[in-house]
Amino acid sequence: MSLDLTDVSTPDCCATVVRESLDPAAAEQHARVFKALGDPTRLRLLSIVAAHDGAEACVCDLTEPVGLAQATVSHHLKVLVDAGLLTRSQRGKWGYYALVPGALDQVARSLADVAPESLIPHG
Amino acid sequence: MSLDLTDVSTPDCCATVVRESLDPAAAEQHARVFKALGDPTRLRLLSIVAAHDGAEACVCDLTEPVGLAQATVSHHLKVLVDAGLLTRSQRGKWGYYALVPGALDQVARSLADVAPESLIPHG
DNA sequence: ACAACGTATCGACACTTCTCGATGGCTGGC
DNA sequence: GCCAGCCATCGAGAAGTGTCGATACGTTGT
Repeated sequence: MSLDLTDVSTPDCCATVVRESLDPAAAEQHARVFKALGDPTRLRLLSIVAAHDGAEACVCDLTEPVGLAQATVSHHLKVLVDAGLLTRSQRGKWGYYALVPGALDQVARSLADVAPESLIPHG
Repeated sequence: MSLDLTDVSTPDCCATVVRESLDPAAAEQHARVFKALGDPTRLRLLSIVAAHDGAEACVCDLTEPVGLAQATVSHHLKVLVDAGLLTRSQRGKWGYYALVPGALDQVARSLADVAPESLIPHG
Protein backbone atom coordinates (compact mmCIF):
# COMPACT_ATOMS: atom_id res chain seq x y z
CA MET A 1 0.00 0.00 0.00
CA SER A 2 3.09 2.30 0.17
CA LEU A 3 3.03 4.76 -2.69
CA ASP A 4 6.13 5.52 -4.70
CA LEU A 5 6.18 9.27 -4.74
CA THR A 6 9.40 9.48 -6.74
CA ASP A 7 7.41 8.74 -9.89
CA VAL A 8 5.31 11.81 -10.46
CA SER A 9 5.16 11.49 -14.24
CA THR A 10 1.62 11.85 -15.55
CA PRO A 11 0.58 9.02 -17.88
CA ASP A 12 -0.03 10.79 -21.15
CA CYS A 13 -3.18 8.88 -22.08
CA CYS A 14 -5.61 10.06 -19.45
CA ALA A 15 -8.60 12.26 -20.12
CA THR A 16 -10.08 14.71 -17.63
CA VAL A 17 -12.48 13.44 -15.01
CA VAL A 18 -15.69 15.47 -14.92
CA ARG A 19 -17.41 14.11 -11.81
CA GLU A 20 -17.42 11.34 -9.23
CA SER A 21 -18.34 7.89 -10.49
CA LEU A 22 -20.74 5.36 -8.97
CA ASP A 23 -19.58 4.09 -5.60
CA PRO A 24 -19.18 0.31 -5.13
CA ALA A 25 -22.14 -0.06 -2.78
CA ALA A 26 -24.56 1.64 -5.16
CA ALA A 27 -23.15 -0.40 -8.03
CA GLU A 28 -23.81 -3.63 -6.14
CA GLN A 29 -27.34 -2.53 -5.34
CA HIS A 30 -28.22 -1.57 -8.90
CA ALA A 31 -26.53 -4.63 -10.37
CA ARG A 32 -28.79 -6.89 -8.34
CA VAL A 33 -31.89 -5.50 -10.03
CA PHE A 34 -30.34 -5.54 -13.50
CA LYS A 35 -29.29 -9.15 -12.98
CA ALA A 36 -32.89 -10.03 -12.20
CA LEU A 37 -33.90 -8.37 -15.46
CA GLY A 38 -31.12 -10.12 -17.36
CA ASP A 39 -33.06 -13.26 -18.23
CA PRO A 40 -35.54 -13.47 -21.11
CA THR A 41 -37.92 -15.69 -19.16
CA ARG A 42 -38.08 -13.22 -16.30
CA LEU A 43 -38.69 -10.31 -18.66
CA ARG A 44 -41.57 -12.22 -20.19
CA LEU A 45 -42.99 -13.05 -16.77
CA LEU A 46 -42.84 -9.37 -15.80
CA SER A 47 -44.50 -8.44 -19.05
CA ILE A 48 -47.25 -11.00 -18.68
CA VAL A 49 -47.99 -9.82 -15.15
CA ALA A 50 -48.06 -6.21 -16.34
CA ALA A 51 -50.37 -7.18 -19.21
CA HIS A 52 -53.03 -8.41 -16.80
CA ASP A 53 -55.72 -6.24 -15.32
CA GLY A 54 -54.41 -4.54 -12.20
CA ALA A 55 -50.84 -5.60 -13.07
CA GLU A 56 -51.47 -8.84 -11.25
CA ALA A 57 -51.59 -12.48 -12.32
CA CYS A 58 -51.78 -15.90 -10.71
CA VAL A 59 -49.10 -18.52 -11.26
CA CYS A 60 -51.39 -20.65 -13.41
CA ASP A 61 -51.50 -17.76 -15.88
CA LEU A 62 -47.71 -17.66 -16.02
CA THR A 63 -46.56 -21.26 -16.28
CA GLU A 64 -48.07 -22.08 -19.62
CA PRO A 65 -47.06 -19.04 -21.73
CA VAL A 66 -43.34 -19.35 -21.00
CA GLY A 67 -43.29 -23.09 -21.71
CA LEU A 68 -41.14 -24.10 -18.75
CA ALA A 69 -41.65 -26.46 -15.82
CA GLN A 70 -43.67 -25.15 -12.91
CA ALA A 71 -40.66 -25.36 -10.58
CA THR A 72 -38.61 -23.22 -12.93
CA VAL A 73 -41.28 -20.55 -13.19
CA SER A 74 -41.62 -20.51 -9.42
CA HIS A 75 -37.86 -20.01 -9.13
CA HIS A 76 -37.86 -17.07 -11.54
CA LEU A 77 -40.77 -15.45 -9.74
CA LYS A 78 -38.85 -15.69 -6.49
CA VAL A 79 -35.89 -13.94 -8.09
CA LEU A 80 -38.16 -11.11 -9.24
CA VAL A 81 -39.68 -10.80 -5.76
CA ASP A 82 -36.22 -10.74 -4.17
CA ALA A 83 -35.23 -7.97 -6.56
CA GLY A 84 -38.19 -5.91 -5.39
CA LEU A 85 -39.96 -5.97 -8.74
CA LEU A 86 -42.90 -8.21 -7.81
CA THR A 87 -44.91 -8.94 -4.70
CA ARG A 88 -46.61 -12.21 -3.89
CA SER A 89 -49.96 -12.65 -2.17
CA GLN A 90 -52.03 -15.71 -1.46
CA ARG A 91 -55.76 -15.51 -2.16
CA GLY A 92 -57.48 -18.75 -1.36
CA LYS A 93 -55.94 -21.62 -3.26
CA TRP A 94 -54.04 -19.40 -5.71
CA GLY A 95 -50.93 -17.32 -5.43
CA TYR A 96 -50.89 -13.95 -7.14
CA TYR A 97 -47.92 -11.94 -8.32
CA ALA A 98 -48.20 -8.19 -8.84
CA LEU A 99 -45.87 -5.48 -10.10
CA VAL A 100 -44.44 -3.27 -7.38
CA PRO A 101 -45.70 0.22 -8.28
CA GLY A 102 -42.85 2.47 -9.32
CA ALA A 103 -40.25 -0.30 -9.27
CA LEU A 104 -39.50 -0.01 -12.97
CA ASP A 105 -39.33 3.75 -12.70
CA GLN A 106 -36.74 3.22 -10.01
CA VAL A 107 -34.77 1.08 -12.45
CA ALA A 108 -34.91 3.83 -15.05
CA ARG A 109 -33.69 6.27 -12.46
CA SER A 110 -30.78 4.02 -11.52
CA LEU A 111 -29.59 4.35 -15.11
CA ALA A 112 -29.33 8.08 -14.53
CA ASP A 113 -27.32 7.27 -11.41
CA VAL A 114 -24.77 5.42 -13.52
CA ALA A 115 -24.37 8.02 -16.26
CA PRO A 116 -26.35 11.20 -15.59
CA GLU A 117 -25.12 13.28 -18.50
CA SER A 118 -25.84 10.61 -21.06
CA LEU A 119 -29.56 10.58 -20.43
CA ILE A 120 -32.18 13.00 -21.59
CA PRO A 121 -33.84 14.40 -18.47
CA HIS A 122 -37.48 13.47 -17.96
CA GLY A 123 -39.60 16.60 -18.27
CA MET B 1 -50.43 -28.74 -31.01
CA SER B 2 -53.93 -30.30 -31.13
CA LEU B 3 -56.18 -28.52 -28.71
CA ASP B 4 -58.70 -30.37 -26.58
CA LEU B 5 -61.86 -28.43 -27.23
CA THR B 6 -63.98 -30.67 -25.01
CA ASP B 7 -62.63 -28.89 -21.95
CA VAL B 8 -63.95 -25.37 -22.16
CA SER B 9 -64.09 -24.76 -18.44
CA THR B 10 -62.41 -21.52 -17.52
CA PRO B 11 -59.98 -21.88 -14.61
CA ASP B 12 -61.49 -19.68 -11.94
CA CYS B 13 -58.23 -18.00 -10.92
CA CYS B 14 -57.39 -16.08 -14.03
CA ALA B 15 -57.52 -12.31 -14.34
CA THR B 16 -58.30 -10.44 -17.54
CA VAL B 17 -55.52 -9.90 -20.04
CA VAL B 18 -55.27 -6.26 -21.07
CA ARG B 19 -52.76 -6.43 -23.92
CA GLU B 20 -50.16 -8.57 -25.65
CA SER B 21 -47.03 -9.34 -23.64
CA LEU B 22 -43.41 -9.17 -24.75
CA ASP B 23 -42.59 -11.66 -27.48
CA PRO B 24 -39.71 -14.12 -26.87
CA ALA B 25 -37.38 -12.54 -29.43
CA ALA B 26 -37.68 -9.07 -27.92
CA ALA B 27 -37.26 -10.55 -24.45
CA GLU B 28 -34.02 -12.23 -25.49
CA GLN B 29 -32.73 -9.00 -27.02
CA HIS B 30 -33.51 -6.87 -23.98
CA ALA B 31 -32.23 -9.49 -21.55
CA ARG B 32 -28.82 -9.43 -23.22
CA VAL B 33 -28.38 -5.74 -22.38
CA PHE B 34 -29.71 -6.10 -18.83
CA LYS B 35 -27.37 -9.03 -18.26
CA ALA B 36 -24.45 -6.82 -19.27
CA LEU B 37 -25.63 -4.27 -16.71
CA GLY B 38 -26.11 -6.95 -14.07
CA ASP B 39 -22.58 -6.84 -12.66
CA PRO B 40 -21.35 -4.21 -10.21
CA THR B 41 -17.91 -3.98 -11.84
CA ARG B 42 -19.44 -3.29 -15.24
CA LEU B 43 -21.73 -0.62 -13.82
CA ARG B 44 -18.74 1.08 -12.27
CA LEU B 45 -16.79 0.88 -15.52
CA LEU B 46 -19.70 2.46 -17.38
CA SER B 47 -19.94 5.16 -14.74
CA ILE B 48 -16.21 5.91 -14.83
CA VAL B 49 -16.28 6.18 -18.61
CA ALA B 50 -19.29 8.49 -18.41
CA ALA B 51 -17.55 10.57 -15.75
CA HIS B 52 -14.70 11.40 -18.10
CA ASP B 53 -14.67 14.34 -20.46
CA GLY B 54 -16.38 13.38 -23.70
CA ALA B 55 -17.75 10.18 -22.09
CA GLU B 56 -14.53 8.47 -23.09
CA ALA B 57 -11.66 6.90 -21.14
CA CYS B 58 -8.61 4.79 -21.85
CA VAL B 59 -8.10 1.39 -20.25
CA CYS B 60 -5.34 2.65 -17.99
CA ASP B 61 -7.94 4.95 -16.38
CA LEU B 62 -10.23 2.01 -15.72
CA THR B 63 -8.06 -0.79 -14.37
CA GLU B 64 -6.93 0.87 -11.18
CA PRO B 65 -10.25 2.26 -9.81
CA VAL B 66 -12.07 -1.08 -9.91
CA GLY B 67 -9.16 -2.91 -8.26
CA LEU B 68 -9.22 -5.98 -10.50
CA ALA B 69 -6.66 -7.60 -12.77
CA GLN B 70 -6.16 -6.06 -16.18
CA ALA B 71 -7.42 -9.21 -17.90
CA THR B 72 -10.64 -9.07 -15.93
CA VAL B 73 -11.26 -5.43 -16.77
CA SER B 74 -10.62 -6.13 -20.42
CA HIS B 75 -13.14 -8.96 -20.30
CA HIS B 76 -15.83 -6.76 -18.74
CA LEU B 77 -15.21 -4.02 -21.31
CA LYS B 78 -15.71 -6.55 -24.08
CA VAL B 79 -19.03 -7.57 -22.58
CA LEU B 80 -20.14 -3.94 -22.55
CA VAL B 81 -19.06 -3.47 -26.16
CA ASP B 82 -20.89 -6.63 -27.22
CA ALA B 83 -24.01 -5.32 -25.51
CA GLY B 84 -23.81 -2.14 -27.57
CA LEU B 85 -23.18 0.13 -24.60
CA LEU B 86 -19.56 1.05 -25.34
CA THR B 87 -17.39 1.43 -28.40
CA ARG B 88 -13.67 0.83 -28.59
CA SER B 89 -11.16 2.83 -30.58
CA GLN B 90 -7.40 2.64 -30.76
CA ARG B 91 -5.48 5.91 -30.64
CA GLY B 92 -1.79 5.34 -30.83
CA LYS B 93 -0.66 2.99 -28.11
CA TRP B 94 -3.82 3.34 -26.07
CA GLY B 95 -7.30 1.92 -26.39
CA TYR B 96 -10.22 4.18 -25.63
CA TYR B 97 -13.71 3.19 -24.60
CA ALA B 98 -16.63 5.56 -25.09
CA LEU B 99 -20.32 5.50 -24.25
CA VAL B 100 -22.56 4.81 -27.21
CA PRO B 101 -24.75 7.93 -27.44
CA GLY B 102 -28.35 7.14 -26.61
CA ALA B 103 -27.62 3.55 -25.60
CA LEU B 104 -28.77 4.07 -22.03
CA ASP B 105 -31.86 5.87 -23.25
CA GLN B 106 -32.57 2.81 -25.33
CA VAL B 107 -32.33 0.71 -22.17
CA ALA B 108 -34.80 2.97 -20.40
CA ARG B 109 -37.11 2.63 -23.37
CA SER B 110 -36.87 -1.16 -23.27
CA LEU B 111 -38.32 -1.00 -19.77
CA ALA B 112 -41.37 0.63 -21.28
CA ASP B 113 -41.47 -2.22 -23.77
CA VAL B 114 -41.73 -4.71 -20.92
CA ALA B 115 -44.46 -2.94 -18.95
CA PRO B 116 -45.76 0.20 -20.67
CA GLU B 117 -48.57 1.05 -18.30
CA SER B 118 -46.36 0.86 -15.23
CA LEU B 119 -44.09 3.68 -16.32
CA ILE B 120 -44.65 7.39 -16.23
CA PRO B 121 -44.33 8.66 -19.81
CA HIS B 122 -41.37 10.93 -20.49
CA GLY B 123 -42.60 14.39 -21.45
C1' DA C 1 15.55 -4.77 -35.79
C1' DC C 2 14.75 -4.59 -31.13
C1' DA C 3 13.03 -3.49 -26.62
C1' DA C 4 9.32 -1.52 -23.90
C1' DC C 5 4.73 -0.69 -23.05
C1' DG C 6 -0.47 -1.13 -23.24
C1' DT C 7 -3.99 -4.28 -23.94
C1' DA C 8 -6.52 -8.52 -25.82
C1' DT C 9 -6.80 -13.41 -25.71
C1' DC C 10 -6.09 -18.09 -23.69
C1' DG C 11 -6.57 -21.77 -20.28
C1' DA C 12 -7.98 -22.93 -15.88
C1' DC C 13 -10.48 -22.78 -11.66
C1' DA C 14 -14.26 -21.76 -8.40
C1' DC C 15 -18.70 -20.28 -8.23
C1' DT C 16 -23.25 -19.22 -9.70
C1' DT C 17 -27.35 -19.96 -12.52
C1' DC C 18 -30.88 -22.41 -15.19
C1' DT C 19 -33.44 -26.28 -15.54
C1' DC C 20 -35.93 -30.34 -14.19
C1' DG C 21 -38.42 -34.30 -11.51
C1' DA C 22 -39.73 -35.38 -6.99
C1' DT C 23 -41.47 -34.11 -2.70
C1' DG C 24 -43.99 -31.52 0.80
C1' DG C 25 -47.07 -27.84 2.64
C1' DC C 26 -51.26 -25.45 2.33
C1' DT C 27 -56.08 -24.67 0.80
C1' DG C 28 -60.85 -25.94 -0.40
C1' DG C 29 -64.39 -29.36 -1.34
C1' DC C 30 -66.47 -33.96 -0.38
C1' DG D 1 -60.81 -36.62 7.88
C1' DC D 2 -59.50 -37.46 3.40
C1' DC D 3 -58.59 -36.37 -1.23
C1' DA D 4 -57.42 -33.25 -4.99
C1' DG D 5 -55.32 -29.22 -6.71
C1' DC D 6 -51.94 -25.20 -6.45
C1' DC D 7 -47.47 -24.01 -5.68
C1' DA D 8 -42.81 -23.63 -3.06
C1' DT D 9 -38.80 -26.07 -1.89
C1' DC D 10 -35.21 -29.70 -2.38
C1' DG D 11 -31.52 -32.10 -4.75
C1' DA D 12 -29.01 -32.74 -8.82
C1' DG D 13 -26.97 -32.05 -13.26
C1' DA D 14 -25.57 -29.13 -17.12
C1' DA D 15 -24.22 -24.77 -18.61
C1' DG D 16 -22.66 -20.12 -17.93
C1' DT D 17 -19.85 -16.42 -15.45
C1' DG D 18 -16.07 -13.93 -12.84
C1' DT D 19 -11.52 -14.06 -11.87
C1' DC D 20 -6.67 -14.68 -12.47
C1' DG D 21 -1.68 -15.59 -14.37
C1' DA D 22 0.52 -16.37 -18.54
C1' DT D 23 1.00 -15.34 -23.12
C1' DA D 24 0.43 -13.13 -27.67
C1' DC D 25 -0.41 -9.01 -30.39
C1' DG D 26 0.19 -4.23 -31.97
C1' DT D 27 2.27 0.33 -31.33
C1' DT D 28 6.17 3.54 -30.11
C1' DG D 29 10.60 4.83 -29.52
C1' DT D 30 15.60 3.65 -29.86
